[in-house]
Amino acid sequence: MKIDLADQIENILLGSIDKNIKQGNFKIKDIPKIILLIPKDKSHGDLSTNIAMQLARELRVKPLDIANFIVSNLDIQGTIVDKVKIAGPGFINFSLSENWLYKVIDEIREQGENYGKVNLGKGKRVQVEFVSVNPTGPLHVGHGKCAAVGDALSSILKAAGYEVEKEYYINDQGRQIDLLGESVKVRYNNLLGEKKEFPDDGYKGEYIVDIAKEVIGKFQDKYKGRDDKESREFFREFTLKKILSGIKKDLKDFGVEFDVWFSERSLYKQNKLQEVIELLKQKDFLYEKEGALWLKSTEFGDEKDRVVIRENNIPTYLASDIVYHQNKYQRGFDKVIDIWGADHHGYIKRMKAAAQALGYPEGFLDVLIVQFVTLIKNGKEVGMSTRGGKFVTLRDLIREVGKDVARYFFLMRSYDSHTEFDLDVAKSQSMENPVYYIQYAYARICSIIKKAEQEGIKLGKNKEVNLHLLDKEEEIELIKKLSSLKEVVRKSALTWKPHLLTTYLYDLASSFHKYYTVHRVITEDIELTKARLILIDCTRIVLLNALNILGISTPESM
RNA sequence: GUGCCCGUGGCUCAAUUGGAUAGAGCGGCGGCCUCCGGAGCCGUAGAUUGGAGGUUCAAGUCCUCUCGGGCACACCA
Repeated sequence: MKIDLADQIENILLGSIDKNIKQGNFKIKDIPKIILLIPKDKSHGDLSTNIAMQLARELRVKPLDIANFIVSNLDIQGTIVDKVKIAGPGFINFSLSENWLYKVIDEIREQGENYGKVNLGKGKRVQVEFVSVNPTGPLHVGHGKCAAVGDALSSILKAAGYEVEKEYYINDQGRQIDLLGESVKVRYNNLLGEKKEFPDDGYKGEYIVDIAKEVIGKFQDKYKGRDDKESREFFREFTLKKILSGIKKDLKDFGVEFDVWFSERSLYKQNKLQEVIELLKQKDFLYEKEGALWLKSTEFGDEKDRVVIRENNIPTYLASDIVYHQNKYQRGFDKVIDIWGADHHGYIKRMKAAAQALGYPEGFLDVLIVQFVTLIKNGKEVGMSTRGGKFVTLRDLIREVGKDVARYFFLMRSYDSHTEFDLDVAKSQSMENPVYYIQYAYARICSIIKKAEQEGIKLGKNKEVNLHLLDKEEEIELIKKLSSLKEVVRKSALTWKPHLLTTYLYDLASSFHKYYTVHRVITEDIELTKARLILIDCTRIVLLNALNILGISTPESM
């Protein structure tokens, strides 16, 4: 049976409303979209709708009366619906016959690793661009959060039927990059005993000295005392390459792989800037003032117009970004999502203004802002910006708590809340740590299945066992939870909220642990044992699929 | 000063985009291991959702004001 439960109930409801219209009970033109939700309270049934309240306004009839009309014309013969009740101010609650639960089990075992996928995206192409840190230093913890969110969101969208491309934009040119090379060059010379003044706004980090040392190791004093074009270029390129490869490695070790590493330089090589400027000029969104070229971003809600080409003829960062987004647009994505750190939020308006000026469809570009992370150690905040702070870099964090924990902790709260990352909890291999709690459930299942096999009971096929033996309260509870994975994926893809999955996982693990404590899987009763093995195998599959989406590993023993 | 984000038990966070009695974890208190992994489970106490108005059948959620916290306000990237 492929028909979705929700669809089926929606049809039943529509049928009833139709009848009521024909009977003259409801005088309406359009039927509002029927919203079905899973009630928090079990006594309110399995699914619930507020359609009676929705109709109340237009009909000017009490919601309860409307609900009565609807229910009296409801035809539930031969459907999955077992009982219908009206409750509260006019909710219509549906209780389902238990057969659907066993169908869920069939579905999970049939679909295996594909269970949980939904076809929301219908193959639409989405690009997610995230991290995109200037290659001027190593990634820190905040970037890690962006990376985790971007990567998880991408996987969620994939699971929801979108075609997703993950991209990292490399700002590999401009003043900052020149400055970066200059910083290394000065350190290099200093190390070799040359007196050179360090630039005021240069990069002061220890890693700059390390890179300078590396240059000495490879090239000795070849560039000592030099300040010609060739040496400047050398230091710039050497440093850029070095830092970029470090970033790539950090991300890889964090489990994040990009489909495209997009270089800002490549845009200029193709002279794309001129093209876009021309286009904007034609549309009359550019003007000259005080020797600079300005974008009329105020026409699209920005607070002020923005400079695109500076007085000195050098394009601004915004110019690059406009060209870059034009490039994204030309690549044919249906949708582009940029994930930025909170410190860039002031940039959204001008970027969106530019998108509008270029005439992109409404909603083509969306920017998602990830709030900062506060690290907590021994109950105190760890300074992030100060150099004394201990776990500043992403690499250090991964080393300290591991990839899985780091990812989960970044994802377990809504990305737009300024969350705390408690290192002590993250490090603890105990019940306090939600990651272990979840992985433990998975490992426990694997262990039970293994144990059963050792005792000669193999995990069978659904057909060979009587699933109706799974009738305990905790079993029903568990199956219902398994059934909601698809809804969770759908919802998190719709709202772009990866944390729905982390909370779901915790919840599911909890249901399993509870079940495990109350009932034994392996018993003298072979039939029952087989049924329960199938149930826990389904739980295993759902845990696996959800953890895979989040990029968290699933150890079979811990 | 202006704009954006956030204020939910002692602490960290949820709440199916406006739904029914606001839920979890940690911490507190009290229980559960002859048994498949106790890295587990159960019970209990704790909330005027920062505050004040408003919108409606219904507000933690939407609107206005207000108070606290964060961030951003460049011809920097």
